[in-house]
Amino acid sequence: MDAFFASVELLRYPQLKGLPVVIGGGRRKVDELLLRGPDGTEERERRFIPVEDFPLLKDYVGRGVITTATYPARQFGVGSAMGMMKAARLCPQAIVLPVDFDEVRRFSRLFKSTITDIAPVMQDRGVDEVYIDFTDVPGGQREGGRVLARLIQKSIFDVTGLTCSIGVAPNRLLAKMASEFNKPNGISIVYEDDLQTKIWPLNVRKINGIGPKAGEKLAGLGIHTIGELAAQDPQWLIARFGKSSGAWMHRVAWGRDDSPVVTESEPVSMSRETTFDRDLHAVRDRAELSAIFTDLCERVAGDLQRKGYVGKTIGIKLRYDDFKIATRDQTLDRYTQDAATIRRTAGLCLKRVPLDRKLRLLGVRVGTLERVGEVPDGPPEPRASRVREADPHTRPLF
DNA sequence: AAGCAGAGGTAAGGTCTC
DNA sequence: CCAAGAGACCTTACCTCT
Repeated sequence: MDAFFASVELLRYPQLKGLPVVIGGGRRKVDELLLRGPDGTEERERRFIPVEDFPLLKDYVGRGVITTATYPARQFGVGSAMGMMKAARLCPQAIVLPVDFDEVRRFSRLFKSTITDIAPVMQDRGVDEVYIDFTDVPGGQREGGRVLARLIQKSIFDVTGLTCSIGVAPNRLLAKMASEFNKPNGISIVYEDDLQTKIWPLNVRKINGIGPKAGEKLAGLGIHTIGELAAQDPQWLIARFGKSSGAWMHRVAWGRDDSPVVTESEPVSMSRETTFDRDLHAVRDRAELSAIFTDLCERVAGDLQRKGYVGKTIGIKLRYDDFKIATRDQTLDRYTQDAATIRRTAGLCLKRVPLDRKLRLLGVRVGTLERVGEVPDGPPEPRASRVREADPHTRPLF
């Protein structure tokens, strides 16, 4: 029996269809707006802030990127992860809405619970995307999975009012690519035999895992389509991309993927980071940086406590004004979720990083996590760390 | 005593994803 | 001049222990 996998991607904010809108800037709450139904017929509409009352991209000031954009806005070349200022040049008349994370999470949970009610073997892939294993779902094999996909799609729409695209294929890799074929509200089935006709003509960048860097490198080698990638000698790829990546590339180009749908996983790290309104200097803006730094530590600690985790590797991340990134971390002898401990350790990390350039971002991370209550004891005799102890006479920088 | 192999941990940087 | 935030995973290097 074939295994079928589906990759589902939610289209958010369909209610804004028709208007060029970008989501991304600002912090203002707009729950009511995001809740408006497709027809705007519900009574709570009276409380809605009309979309038209929000600022236009041309009037937007400040940093940040677009989280997502409606299709009318995308017509102008605006898209996810694009800088707001650049987007403003492309589509100044677009309306800017802030992200409402609470509301996004609410819909995300609704979306996922609807799916697991029908097909319990589901893997999280972020707020708006999942993999589903159709194999053991009754009716999951009918018409190559199309029947079940249709049921899931309809249920999601009934419950959330949101559309989604679904791809069904013999494995996760192909299912993910299939889901791109019929956006934003379609179903596409890809069979084993469709590899050459439907997959090989696509650009290598369509492969989940080949990003800008690998795409550029492949292009430089004259490889643009997945078919061209499939035609390469695996050893030739391994020589250029490493043992793991090279072999992987050849495998996926042939549509081969045996990765399972993973229904449960433990977090590996938790972090908080923030980009400042303006670049800050370690010395000149010491007080401001210190406050931000402490706040980040407290927020990570809060996340750990709320979710019931402790961690033992404390790290920092800096992005300089030239966009270069530096990270430092230090592993403690004992697990912690305490803000002060995190703050102290992160402060030590900070001393090991160059601070001559201005900074645009600061981040704090806690890794090597364990669930509270399942924490191994610390070593009876703490081993000597490679990291030099801080000079007690040196005042902390932040 | 010195050297080596392998496992596992730590650290830093990088890539990719949504 | 412009380029978020959070997280996973990979590579490389180095260290320690056996």
